[in-house]
Amino acid sequence: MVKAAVSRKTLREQVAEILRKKILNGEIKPGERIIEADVAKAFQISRGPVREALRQIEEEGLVTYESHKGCIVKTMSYEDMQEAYLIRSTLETLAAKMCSGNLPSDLEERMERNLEKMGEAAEKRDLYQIVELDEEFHSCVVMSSQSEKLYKVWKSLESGNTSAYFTMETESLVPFDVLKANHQRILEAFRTKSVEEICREIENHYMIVPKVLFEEMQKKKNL
Amino acid sequence: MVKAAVSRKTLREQVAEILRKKILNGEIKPGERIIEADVAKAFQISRGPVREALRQIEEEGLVTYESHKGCIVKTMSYEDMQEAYLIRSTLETLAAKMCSGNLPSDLEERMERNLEKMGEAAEKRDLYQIVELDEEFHSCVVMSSQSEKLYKVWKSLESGNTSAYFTMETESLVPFDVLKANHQRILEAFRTKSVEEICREIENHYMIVPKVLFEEMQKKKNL
DNA sequence: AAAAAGTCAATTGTTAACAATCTACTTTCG
DNA sequence: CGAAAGTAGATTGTTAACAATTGACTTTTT
Repeated sequence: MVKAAVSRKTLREQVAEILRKKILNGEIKPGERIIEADVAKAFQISRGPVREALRQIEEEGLVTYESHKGCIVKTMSYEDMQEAYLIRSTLETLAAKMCSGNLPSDLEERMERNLEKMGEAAEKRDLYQIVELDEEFHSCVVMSSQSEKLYKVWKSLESGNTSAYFTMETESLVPFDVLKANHQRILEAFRTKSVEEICREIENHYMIVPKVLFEEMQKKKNL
Repeated sequence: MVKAAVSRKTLREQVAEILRKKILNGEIKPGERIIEADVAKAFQISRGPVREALRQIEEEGLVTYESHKGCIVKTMSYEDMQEAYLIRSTLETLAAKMCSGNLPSDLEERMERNLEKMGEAAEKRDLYQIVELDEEFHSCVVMSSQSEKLYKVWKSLESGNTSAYFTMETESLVPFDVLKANHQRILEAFRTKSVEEICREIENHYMIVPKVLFEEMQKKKNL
């Protein structure tokens, strides 16, 4: 059979990538079931690669398999999010310490551009983009450490459905302005302040975001 | 075909478990190649489950796949180990903070017994057991947080071949007495001291171990 | 009518064959 | 003799069929 000349990646990788995106994106909702055969049919491939892809994103923490029962997208509670944020906060402050507050210039530029894009996305109310930009910004913070390991660990937590929680469980809009202002303060701290100051900003950020989000949830409930 | 009546677990799980053990154990050495067909033949099963198992322990960080090339056991440098230890140290101190230094009594008992066993294993010079006990002790520290997420993150790093490094790369004996004495200090801190004191003990531990290990390596080289 | 047992469809778990790709070796050509 | 090109074997990537397990539905039994 003739294969598309473009695909350098293996089917497993492609499927994993797409499914991951769909879950983080919210197209496939938490609690929803994913059936191997259906996915295989949709992509016009066999079940093998689909199975492997699902198994991979299971390890990443996005879905769970129960033996002989199948595969469902993980749900995440408010408490789960707080827990994840506490760990992320710790890892990101560790990154700041590891680089002694010296942000590589390429990362600084990326963060700068990121903030601009965040402004644009906020105007358009493009929720998906916001989530992506948020992830990019924080990944820059982590990568300041230059540690592959730290990045991998951090990332494994990120996939733990934090973004999906934003977009799905609450369906409430992320308070863009708070987000952007916080990020700005973090970048500024990296530029001009001490390591301790940077850490304080990061910790502060991860205290405020869930709090604001909680308020949003309450507001929504009282409608 | 008639299957062994014992196995409640899926083949993938069984194979993953065995291979993981063999790698951490040192039976399969870092840098060594693992060929799906060989493993399948050895277990008298087809390549499918073997493949899935390998893919899983790849995600865990024990091996790497290169597309169409195959699967090799990850190697770890001294610097890698230091990096891993720094992160582990941070995560374990976070655990101590999360439980405010209040160690659940079942964990305290496990740690107590762990120390006893460590003494026995040290006498027998049972390297493999030492590695296992070391892992158990630290997992108790992490679990004091009662956080599934934290445990999972920590564990993902643990599998990153730290133990294998102990047993394989250096092939030098872990300084048992230092290890046990350190663990004892940590447990003691949990029992009687403040959170800050516990954190200090943990951090201290993760400073000393690589240092001592480095000295062992030097000694070995100069033989 | 309620509980137990049995059937059936759906879905995951496993297998074995086939296709694509890589590595190393051999051959060819300058 | 050395470099480029081709070839063969080994190994991973993919497929499609088959087996085992589960859960819901139906039937039987009391």
